[in-house]
Amino acid sequence: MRQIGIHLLHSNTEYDLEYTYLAEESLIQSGTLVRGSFASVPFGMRKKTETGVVWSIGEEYTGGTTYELKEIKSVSGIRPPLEDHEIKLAERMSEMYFCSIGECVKCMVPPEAPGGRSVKYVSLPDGFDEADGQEAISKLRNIDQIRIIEMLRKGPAPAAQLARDAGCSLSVINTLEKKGLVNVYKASQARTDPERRAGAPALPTYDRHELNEEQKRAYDLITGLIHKRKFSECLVHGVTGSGKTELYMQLIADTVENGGNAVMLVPEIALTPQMTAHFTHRFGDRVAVLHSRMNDRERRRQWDKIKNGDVSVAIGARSAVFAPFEDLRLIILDEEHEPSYRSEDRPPRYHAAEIAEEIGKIRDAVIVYGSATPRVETYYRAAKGSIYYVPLTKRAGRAALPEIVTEDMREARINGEIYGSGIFSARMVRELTENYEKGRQAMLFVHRRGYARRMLCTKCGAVMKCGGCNLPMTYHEKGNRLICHHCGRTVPAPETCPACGSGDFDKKGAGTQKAAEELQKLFPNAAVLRMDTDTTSGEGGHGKILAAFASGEGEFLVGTQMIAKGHDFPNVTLVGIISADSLINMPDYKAEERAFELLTQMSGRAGRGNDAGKVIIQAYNMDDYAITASVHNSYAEFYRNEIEVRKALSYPPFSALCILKFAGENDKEVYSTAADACAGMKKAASDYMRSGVGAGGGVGIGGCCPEILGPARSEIPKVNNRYRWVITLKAADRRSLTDFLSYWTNNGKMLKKIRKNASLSVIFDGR
DNA sequence: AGCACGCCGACT
DNA sequence: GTCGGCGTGCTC
Repeated sequence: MRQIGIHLLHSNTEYDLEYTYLAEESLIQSGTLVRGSFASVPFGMRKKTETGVVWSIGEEYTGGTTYELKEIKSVSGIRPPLEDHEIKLAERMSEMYFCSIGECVKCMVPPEAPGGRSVKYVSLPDGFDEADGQEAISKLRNIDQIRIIEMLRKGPAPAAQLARDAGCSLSVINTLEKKGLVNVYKASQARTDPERRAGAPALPTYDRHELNEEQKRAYDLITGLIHKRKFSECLVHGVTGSGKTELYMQLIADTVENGGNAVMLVPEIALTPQMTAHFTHRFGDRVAVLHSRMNDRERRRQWDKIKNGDVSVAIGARSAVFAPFEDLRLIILDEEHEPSYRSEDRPPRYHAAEIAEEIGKIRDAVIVYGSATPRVETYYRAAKGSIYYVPLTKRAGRAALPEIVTEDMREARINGEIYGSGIFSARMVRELTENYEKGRQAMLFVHRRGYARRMLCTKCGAVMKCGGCNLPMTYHEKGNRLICHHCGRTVPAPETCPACGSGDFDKKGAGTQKAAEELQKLFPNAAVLRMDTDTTSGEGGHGKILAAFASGEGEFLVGTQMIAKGHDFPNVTLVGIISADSLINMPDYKAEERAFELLTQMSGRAGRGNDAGKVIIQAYNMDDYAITASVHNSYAEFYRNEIEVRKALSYPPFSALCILKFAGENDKEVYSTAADACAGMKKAASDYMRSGVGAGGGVGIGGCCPEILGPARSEIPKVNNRYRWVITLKAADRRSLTDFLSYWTNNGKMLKKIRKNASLSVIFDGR
């Protein structure tokens, strides 16, 4: 018996232990059990069966442990052992995201297909070793039986496959079972497609679009990088309609033709049947599709196709970055700025772009990031020259750029040119009417429902910000106060605007419902569709509304962020943004970035057909750079401004952040848990520096110890009856954050205590 | 998640 | 003295 170290797949940071189990020597000798193998083990007093991954193979067991070690139940058929590069990735992830090995390995394990056919499995009996094997073989007459026993030494296998590979019938296995030389049991294991295994069919021929000069240059550069078989990264910065998709297709085709594998990541929302059809048309049955809306059985099937080498390409959302290809050479992240690339709900709370980068480093693959509005972090790396930069500026189609006009709500107010409760300016109403009378459709963007109230000066457009964080504060009627949801600072609401001295403030924000109502009043005979989280229950909900509107149903669509993405709307010639301020005045350092992205996106919605469209942006913060840059349709202009702000305030990419989110049903309890954690962290910070564990000496940026902000009420303080508080850590880099966190948690003891009173999730931002 | 262990209050 | 409730901690 040998000692082996196992990480359980259900382990979390508090119990990130390598449990010691025992395994038959022969399993190790035969190579069945190696580092990265999966095993079913008894765990807990009920001896429940858990799945774990073998992380280390130790010495011969001679006893002498304080407790009795248990033996593994069997080698798990959940998937073949992890490859070395997968082991490396899991280790790296657990450092980067402050989570357990088990949580990371789980990302690389396909779902067990429930309801999927359970397959007859064959294994050697427990405790069957080398000597037993020799003895059994010497007694057997039948060569097929001997062959089966030999093959089983490599581990359990499905009966059908075993018989096929041995070139005999299933009755041979039945005989062996009767003799008690093998165990037969049922297990769910996806099968491998025999006809696909036989040999990869030739790539279907497809109509390659001619690349233009610019695309050709991009193609040559990136294929050159891929052929070098070295890690590199490239940002493809392409305006809408610049033919990014065609470029991706040809890069993938080149990779596949040279015998490599490629992964194409798309945002959740872009994974439509049209998109996948596009891919299957080009790559035939050499492509695996990994939908988020797939059942486990189908997902398992796709996973097996990749693992077996039946396909060369995978397309999918976030988690497809873990596609188990044998010879991965290219990962593409389309629309790399999309927030759906970040996993939020369960650990590891990773970003697919970071995972892709690590995979690229480990496997010498090329990573391509594509976007019309890349993340500031990505563009910064390109500007520094750390990654390649490929601009695509030429529009392939004839689609004309829409005319973008701004409406200064300060002036409109002064001149009395506002309609009704002040949601629409007179100008907006005029344009809407004109467009409506032409029989065209219009889209109106309103901020999401329940949006926290800002204190906005209607005379100069200034919003009241926190002196410490430079982020907008939330107005609370109770006590007439302003609260910063970043650092927790609270101040009395000012009587007059510190910028212009005026006393006129707007403390409300209009939601979608209000806007839809007023629009209906203006156009009593028109059909006004509304889309927000209220009107769209379930997944099918918003798809249906969007599809209906795209096909010409309804004259107006009022909605939140959701309406900016996805569909083409051929009959939409007017897009109205009710309040660009509500985008900009979010207490988040990424607010400007998101505002610019959204305004750009919305502009792309207007005039897709033959007529050039029009975009009207209403705002008080007229001179805000996200607005002016989107009017000029200039990413560079936006970036120049934004990077200065990031630098001045030490936000990523000039720092790394860690956000600890606390949630629970009892507000007081959640607060005190967060406050205790915060106090503990501050104490740990001073010990940390005194002890010299983190050399460097200072607090915050440049020092070794993170700056600790909070606890502050979360921007949305209560979600399904759970109160939320946050602590924010800021340091020079990610490493300083994770090192400090490990020090603070004191082997998980601190986390155990916290999780008793509140749930805690930890999210990182910045490198 | 689930179970044992241990501390404390209530009841025979 | 003993039973049982529940808070706390562990599962190789």
